[in-house]
Amino acid sequence: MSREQVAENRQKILDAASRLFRERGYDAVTVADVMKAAGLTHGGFYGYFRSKDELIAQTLAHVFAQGLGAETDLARFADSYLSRAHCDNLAGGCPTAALGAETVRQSPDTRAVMTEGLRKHIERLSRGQPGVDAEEARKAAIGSWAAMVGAVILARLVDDHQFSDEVLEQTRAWIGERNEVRER
Amino acid sequence: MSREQVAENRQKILDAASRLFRERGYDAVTVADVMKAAGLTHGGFYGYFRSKDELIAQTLAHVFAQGLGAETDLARFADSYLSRAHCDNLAGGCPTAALGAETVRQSPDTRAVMTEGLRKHIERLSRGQPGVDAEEARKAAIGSWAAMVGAVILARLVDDHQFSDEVLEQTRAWIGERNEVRER
DNA sequence: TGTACATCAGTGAACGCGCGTTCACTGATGTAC
DNA sequence: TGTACATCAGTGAACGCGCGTTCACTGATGTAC
Repeated sequence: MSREQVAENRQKILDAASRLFRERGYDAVTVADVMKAAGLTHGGFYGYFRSKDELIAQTLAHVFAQGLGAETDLARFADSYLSRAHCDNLAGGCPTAALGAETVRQSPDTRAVMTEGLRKHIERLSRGQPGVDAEEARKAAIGSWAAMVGAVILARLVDDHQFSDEVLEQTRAWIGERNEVRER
Repeated sequence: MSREQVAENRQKILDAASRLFRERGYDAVTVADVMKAAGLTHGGFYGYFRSKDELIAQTLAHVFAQGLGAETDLARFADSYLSRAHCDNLAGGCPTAALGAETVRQSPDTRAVMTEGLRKHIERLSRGQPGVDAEEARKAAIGSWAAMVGAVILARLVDDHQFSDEVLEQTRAWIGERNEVRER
């Protein structure tokens, strides 16, 4: 059991946790579920983390560190974010859409990680708008991002596929037109 | 113990549940918590509901039946929705912002109630835009609503008050300007 | 009007179960001689 | 090169606890005579 294998197992635990938490929420996932998905037994968990709370915070940090893909252009990012593929991919999709609402009730550490993730993301989206002044770009980044997160949450909870598609498509169109206005 | 008192206790249970679920989420609230908040003991619960799942579905229906206030004008609704007061009022605020993301993982009945609530709400917001044609109004209703829900979720999870205010204010401005464009 | 009984909303002890966490142990590896 | 020992990641039984749910019981009310 080398040092590298330990580090590798740690990554396996974080990968498994990041998928399970996004898919089922923090409360519905047990420590044993995570360890089993990582190919280990539950007893070993506390050799890696002090508590389930710590796992939650570190898992979020792990997901944010990986990033949501390399797309930086706001318009193109919105198109892929508001796709059916992303909407259907709860476990592998955006952690904010999957877990943001539950994060209000989590530990200060967890909220701090999410806040930092959001801050970085807004900054990146602000830069992803060629030829727009900084103040306007930040407003558009925040407004567009709020609409994206909200739309994916709504499209996911809806039990009618057609209505779900409409929410995604209309929001995509609405954001696109909103941000095009400046360019005319 | 008259028939009216039973109906009254039922309302008390639903009122208590609606606040607790919004505040803590579905999983973290126990049947005993709800009954205690309603002034009863946990054993009596199953005289009112078949299961916790049924309580969840009926509580959501109860909240949607009460409505989110009488405001029908989209612009004014957005202003009050994106206020600090609403953001700070988790337990008494919008059920979609508080519970929407968790609802994907709930029973078919619960999702159906939320879907119906969303449908009605979109229709109401579509009508709340004087002098805009129907297709355009629906698009603005969906896009604006997605942005509102997303913004309140983001503003709530952020642990920095200033950043939280910025999210609310910028989203308010962004939605307002977006929808004003048509009127020029 | 007064008494006996049926009804049934609400009580609280108890159930099986699964959770987060602990801990004595195992067994493969690295080190010392 | 071979043997004895220390290390420590991982195991799985066990812990206390609180959950959703059940159930025998209570006691206030409405009805029958």
